[in-house]
Amino acid sequence: MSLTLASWNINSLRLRLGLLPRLIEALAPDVLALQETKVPDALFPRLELEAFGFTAIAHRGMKGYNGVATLARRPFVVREGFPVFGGREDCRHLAVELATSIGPLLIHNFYVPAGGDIPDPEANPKFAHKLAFIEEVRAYFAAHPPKARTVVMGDLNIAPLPNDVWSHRQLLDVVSHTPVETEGLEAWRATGFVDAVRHFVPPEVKHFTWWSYRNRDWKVSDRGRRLDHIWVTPDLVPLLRRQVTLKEARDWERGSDHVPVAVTLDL
DNA sequence: ATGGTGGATGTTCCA
Repeated sequence: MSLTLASWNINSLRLRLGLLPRLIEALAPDVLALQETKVPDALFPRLELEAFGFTAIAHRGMKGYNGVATLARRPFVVREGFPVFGGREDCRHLAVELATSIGPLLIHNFYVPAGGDIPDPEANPKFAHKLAFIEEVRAYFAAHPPKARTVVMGDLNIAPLPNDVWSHRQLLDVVSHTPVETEGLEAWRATGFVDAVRHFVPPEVKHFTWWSYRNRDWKVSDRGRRLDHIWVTPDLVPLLRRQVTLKEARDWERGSDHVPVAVTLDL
């Protein structure tokens, strides 16, 4: 028996509903965490997602921006009571608890603020908000260390390792790869998580999940970054069977600029 | 140094 967890920044759920069957065919996710759904809760396309086989659905959305949704083929309960990270309820976090053969699995779905263009919190409030968000999440997990059977996944909007970007040197002062961000993300992860994708892909190997729309030919220039992550608590590491980063999705017609990432656990 | 594209929105903001 296995459990596949997938994460995708879908960049508008309603616009890309028609791509989900391709994701499902390729990855067969038992749990799918979506970010940038860009749909208010009242307009959430629940029936369409149920038709794709997701019987458990939770979402936190707003008009035009942000938004997260977690879908599963088996029942879960939404876990409430977490802080509003970043001091603003702009629909960037959702936690659910899924019953599995090894016990309840707590699954966090995060959409970390992108942070704007200027990597200076004094000059750029969006960057300051991103840093504050990361620090608040780190402090929360430091004060409430993740117990066993916990997963963090989502668009964390930071590429932590040198080979998580196309050019470490050239991106050191580009938002998503500045030292203050990569150190902040590492401090969050170090509260009790293992990078499940890098468990399979050695750090010497370049590995990306996002390629900007602003390139004529994303595949030729290959100026990617690894912004999307799946982390697990150490007790789950022996159960990790594989990871799939669905690079082909970047070529889907009218696709997202992010591609889905998945890991499979042997349960 | 600059601008490049895409989505939601509404005559611009965000990524």
